[in-house]
Amino acid sequence: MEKILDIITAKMQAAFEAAGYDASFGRVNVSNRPDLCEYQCNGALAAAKQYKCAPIQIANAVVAQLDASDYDMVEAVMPGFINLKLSGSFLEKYLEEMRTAEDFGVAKIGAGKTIVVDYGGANVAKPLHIGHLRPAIIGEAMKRLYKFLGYNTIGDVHLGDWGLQMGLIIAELQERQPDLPYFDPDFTGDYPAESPFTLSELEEIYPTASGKKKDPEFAEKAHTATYELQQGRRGYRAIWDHIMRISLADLHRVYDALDVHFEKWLGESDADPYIPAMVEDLKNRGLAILSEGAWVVPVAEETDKKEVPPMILVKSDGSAIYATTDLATLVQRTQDWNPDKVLYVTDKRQNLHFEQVFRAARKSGIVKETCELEHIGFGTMNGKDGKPFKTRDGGVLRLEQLVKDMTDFVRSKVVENKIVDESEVEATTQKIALAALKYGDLSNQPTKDYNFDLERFAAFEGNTGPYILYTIVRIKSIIGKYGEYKHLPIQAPANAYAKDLMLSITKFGPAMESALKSSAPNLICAYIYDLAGCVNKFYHETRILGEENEELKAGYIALIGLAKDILETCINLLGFSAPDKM
RNA sequence: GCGCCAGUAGCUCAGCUGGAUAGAGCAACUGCCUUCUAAGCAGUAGGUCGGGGGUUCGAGUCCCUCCUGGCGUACCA
Repeated sequence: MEKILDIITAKMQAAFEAAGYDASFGRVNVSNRPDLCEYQCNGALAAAKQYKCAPIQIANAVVAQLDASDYDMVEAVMPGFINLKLSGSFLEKYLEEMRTAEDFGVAKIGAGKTIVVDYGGANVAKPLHIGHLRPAIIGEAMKRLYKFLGYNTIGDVHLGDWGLQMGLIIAELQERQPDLPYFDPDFTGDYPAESPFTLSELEEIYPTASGKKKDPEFAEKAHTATYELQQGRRGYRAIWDHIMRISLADLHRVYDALDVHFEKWLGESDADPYIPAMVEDLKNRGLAILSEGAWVVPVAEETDKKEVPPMILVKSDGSAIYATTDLATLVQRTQDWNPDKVLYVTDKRQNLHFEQVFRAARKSGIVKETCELEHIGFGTMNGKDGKPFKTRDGGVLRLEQLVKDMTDFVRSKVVENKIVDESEVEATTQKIALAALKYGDLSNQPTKDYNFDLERFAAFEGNTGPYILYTIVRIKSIIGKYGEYKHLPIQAPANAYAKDLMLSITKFGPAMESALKSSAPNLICAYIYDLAGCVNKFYHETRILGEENEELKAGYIALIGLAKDILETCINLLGFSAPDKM
């Protein structure tokens, strides 16, 4: 559907032209003075300079050219603002069209395009920790948003499953259980189907091995093991398979609990086969050069304000580095999916790394020319005190533990509240906790650091996930008593609160679009907070079920029903859902 | 050193290509439940928008400069 701003801007531009001024001044904005008007045009102020006359003269002349029947109010105000209020019938028609259109008439700007969203950043053999929260939920929200706006979306977790960490585990395992067949080079039989270690053992093995990196003898073993694994040594590959199977099951479990789902579970190991040919090609074409013993791809550009170091392709010891893997992954993605865009969701500290990879990918033609590459670099999540998030003993908090802390906190409030039956406490708690966690994070600008404050996020008042859920639940409760509402047509606003609510509803599409364009899920949060506020005000001021005029009541139900459907669509994009009661 | 990001109410943050009186939430105080869930609504109080210059009819927003903090700056990811 065409956006309201575009509709009235077009009319305003025509009016400027009819009055003898340049159409470009006719841009209309949402009012910043809602007490005075709903929409405003400030073009007369800007035009005054060019036409050397008083802005109010221009504004008056333009207003005279507008079709007043579209509006409840059109006026030129000193020093030269043009203020507008939409007519109720216009809103009624517009909302009715939204209600009956697919996905509320949102513009499918991604139709026919494919986007790969690279998010999650999980490492095999290491439990997810607090640092994995943001990439998971921001990435998931962005992916859902892209999908909603028509893109074919492929979410890829891009596992860290191939580096030195694997060699470390193998080396450590060999020290502990040297008699296992995996370490016998002459073993030709089938390796055991059962893993020689459990998940919790694995989670202990890795940090232990990592701590021994300083021991040169052990480090040498680990490097050798890494190399031999990558060369395909049978026994090591079998161990790797065990690690993968055990880790993936656990990762699935934790991500599922967060309602985060990947279409692809590929990892660095899947990019590995593409590396030799890619490196060879870059060398042959002279794009990679030898510098200080390493093969690098120079990516500095003349317009750079800063010094951009070359992308390291092959280290001086001959091995690959993460830039190599990321570049090779682009080879794989282009070959398999031919994406129009690849979006990376990682910590902002990797800005320079991705800038280098993107430039190298462009320079070498690894991605097609029209393929857009974007990195959403999100800020750090700190503790309540603004310092890095640590457990009491100074360790890194597990993601699972964070979710559990939030869930426990919410559960106690749900129990205290007593609205839901005992049998529903757990399901309701899960939904509220997830909403609190995700909304608390996503309502911040992704690029900024923020402080995680469990109590603030789970607070049942203010700009929080639970507030949004509560708003939805209230509407559900009314509709539950009323009955079917999907067929009811929208009516013209019955009062000022209804009109504000309707105006907020019309901003749905534009809000989603700008959230996508600026890679800012926080704009979805800002939008639903506004919408929920409008719903609650309307709810407070209007007796809905008690309304005696059945026709009018049906109109109320249609309106709050539409609001509810939009709210639920939005929270689904953010990655959580509302219970029926709370 | 160079580069990027940030500095707005006591706290956490909005502020959309410059526009009217800088907005929310929390915390504080005050009202509103015999009516659809008070996890709500309404109100009071709280600001030299880090400092200083400049451009403009008009600057939180653009330019310059300084201060403070975070991060990055070729073989970790």
